[in-house]
Amino acid sequence: MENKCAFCDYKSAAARKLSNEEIDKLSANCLTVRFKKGDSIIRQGTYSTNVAYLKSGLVKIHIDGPYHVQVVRIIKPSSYLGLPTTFGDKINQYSVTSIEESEVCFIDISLFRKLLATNPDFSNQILIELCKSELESYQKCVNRTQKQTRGKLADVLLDFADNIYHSDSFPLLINQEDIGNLVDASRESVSRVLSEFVKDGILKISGRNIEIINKNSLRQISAKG
Amino acid sequence: MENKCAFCDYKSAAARKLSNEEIDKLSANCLTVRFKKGDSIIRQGTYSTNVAYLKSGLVKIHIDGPYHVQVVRIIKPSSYLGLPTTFGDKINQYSVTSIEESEVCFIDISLFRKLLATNPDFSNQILIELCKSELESYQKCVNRTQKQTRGKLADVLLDFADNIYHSDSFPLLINQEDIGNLVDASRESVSRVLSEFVKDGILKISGRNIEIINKNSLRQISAKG
DNA sequence: GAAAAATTGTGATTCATATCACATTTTTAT
DNA sequence: ATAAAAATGTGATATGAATCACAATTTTTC
Repeated sequence: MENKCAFCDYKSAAARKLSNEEIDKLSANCLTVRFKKGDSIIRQGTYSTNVAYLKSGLVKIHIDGPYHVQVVRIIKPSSYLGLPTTFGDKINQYSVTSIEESEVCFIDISLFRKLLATNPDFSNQILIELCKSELESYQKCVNRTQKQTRGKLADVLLDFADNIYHSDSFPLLINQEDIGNLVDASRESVSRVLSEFVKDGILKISGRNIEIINKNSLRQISAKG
Repeated sequence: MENKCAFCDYKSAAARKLSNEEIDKLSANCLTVRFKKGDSIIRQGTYSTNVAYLKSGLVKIHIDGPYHVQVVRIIKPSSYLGLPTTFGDKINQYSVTSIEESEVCFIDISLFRKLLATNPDFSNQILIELCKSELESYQKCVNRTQKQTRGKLADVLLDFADNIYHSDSFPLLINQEDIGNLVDASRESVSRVLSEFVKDGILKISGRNIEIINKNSLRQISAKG
């Protein structure tokens, strides 16, 4: 029992609905693993044997498409990583890869199912999370297919600043190819648009670090572009 | 109590997990409504007060995008129509419109929640459905953004034949504009590609009716195009 | 059953973005 | 520290598909 879930600062909203007794069971059936940047956490096409929960760090969810990889989304703690697979297929329908040093808890699937069956508050919370993420992915798909590259890149930058780093200055930990896969654009287009943004005084880039200077402009591009 | 859920031939997999007593409660809190082709069943931006379940017919789920509508998917019975909204937002994040005469059951949301809380088999089944649909929408989004129009149209035609009508000959109930919104293409492109398919001997079109003549060819276009 | 409205077909043109082809810079490994 | 590998910048070109602009059907309505 290497970790005590009871004292975990990164409990999921669902896990907070568990009784002390249930939390103890969770502790006993949960293993925390560290992943370095670039490490594969879940691999598309393999069997899923656990429920994965992102405790710290940052990961990307990606799917092999007909022509190239698509980065579906970037996920920050605290979130479950493989719920759709857990209940649907037994085989992972997507991959998860660490993009910065991350800690992931692997929870025994049969315990997880038992908790769902016996604790309605817990299962309700999981349901809510699933629904939220489905709505989000609908919306994301619409944006992906209708906006053009500038707008989609603006979206991603705003998402990083507002939702992931909570700061207008942050390190861009994925390369331009991955950003391309995230916004459905080629690596070259990403490079070009990024330079444009710098030239237009919207961004300042130094090495891996990005600083948003003109957020309004970015919001406008996100909305209209 | 106009309808008796107990005798309903179109029960959901989840509803089959309910006890007789629960089914009776469902009957008492469930209203079946008929919709004609083109009728709006759920409207994006309005409050959702019920859980909707498609008993018969065919509907489309669509979202207002930044530039035009996107038809997210076509749904056939027997499926819940607004689950993600039910638990996430109170406000509908998408619209549902009937594309052929349809019957929809509206279930009281508080009863639905109570069933979820008290019947683990029921809630588990709902969870499974949600997960399946999320995985599906991931996959669909990848296809949407990576395939080109011919491939996406081939996909849609195969989906109609294999999953919706279970026949290689079927009526196309939505117009080319809607098909365009479903595959993210312009109305004109849909028309062009459809003509191409006819010219290449893949389809036969007479009026609203479509017959797939060379399914292998279509599969190939779906895979490679 | 005629008029109006909606849907479809098809060419010409435009446009955003992919692709190709390198040069340059940065990062990683030995 | 130096070589090798990975990532990035940027021009030229190609291309799929949107848009525009009508004509021709088909469907709906009164």
